[in-house]
Amino acid sequence: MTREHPSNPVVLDATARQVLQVFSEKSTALFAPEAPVPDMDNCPVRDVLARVGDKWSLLILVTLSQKPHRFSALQRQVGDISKRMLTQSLRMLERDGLVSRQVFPTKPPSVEYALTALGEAALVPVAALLDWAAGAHDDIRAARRRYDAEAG
Amino acid sequence: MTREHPSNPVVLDATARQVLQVFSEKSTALFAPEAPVPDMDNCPVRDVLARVGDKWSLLILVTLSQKPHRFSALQRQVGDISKRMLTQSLRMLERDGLVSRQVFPTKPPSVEYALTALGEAALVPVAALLDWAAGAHDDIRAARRRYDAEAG
DNA sequence: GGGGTATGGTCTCAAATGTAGACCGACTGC
DNA sequence: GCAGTCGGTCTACATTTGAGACCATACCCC
Repeated sequence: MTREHPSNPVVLDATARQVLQVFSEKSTALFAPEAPVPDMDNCPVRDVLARVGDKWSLLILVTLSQKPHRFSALQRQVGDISKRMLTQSLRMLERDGLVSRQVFPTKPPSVEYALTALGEAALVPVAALLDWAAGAHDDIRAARRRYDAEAG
Repeated sequence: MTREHPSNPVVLDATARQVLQVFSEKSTALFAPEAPVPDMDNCPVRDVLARVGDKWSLLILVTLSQKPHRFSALQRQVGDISKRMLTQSLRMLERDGLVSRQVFPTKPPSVEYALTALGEAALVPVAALLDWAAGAHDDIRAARRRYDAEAG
């Protein structure tokens, strides 16, 4: 049974491979897979995933990267987020120190949300990710068509 | 009530700011916020978020970055994922061409999952993100303590 | 033949999570 | 007074997730 994987045609350049290599070594530690009681609650990977892995958080962060927004402007901009989730996501982002919340005691009180320094810093790797996403989008859609074609 | 935003003490270096700047310009287009019918289904940002934003997908990708895994090995490694979600996530990753699935007709059939070239490429920005996460983890936890302290 | 192991899943049901939208109090403009 | 804005909260309903039973196959041991 000669088994060959689709055998990576090596798309990555040397730098990329090195990044991955270093990362792979680190990730072993980050996951702590052999710890008797894997410290799930304190694992940075899990932790950031809980934030980034939230459908809305990233979208909010990206929106705020353009300029500070008020609550309802934010909702309009993101588009299909419900007030409930927007409130909830903003609270978590604020709690994590990625977003700041400032209330102006105007007649109908207005609230402005903005990125903190930490939030801006977070956007750097996020930007890289989305940048890759934009580039890989065609490949992904092609893969989907292929997959769907041979197994509808 | 003089409240001031935590007024970004400028943590980002010039390069980072530039990346963000370029990204911010792009993101406007990516979101297509003013399109009459924002093309949600075709938006690369949304699209990648649907995958990356899946709690398990990233964890699986990272695990596979170490070496190919079989189904049950993958489950053991990730830890607290149910078979159901593991199956589901793997199917999507396979469909998107990030992961390959190979069946060996052994006595109890075994199935091996591995990263494709596209999957490896995806890990480069992901690695950067998790790398940042590891570094920022302390700041985030500090922010949380602060937040929880002043509003329990 | 029984009992145990292991394989990669699928299926079902309950619990958790997300969504839509009504509602709120304070205020503005008409 | 009537309607609208603002930043939410609350409730009822829909979708998603998780835990675990179950399956067919085949090995091992006795």
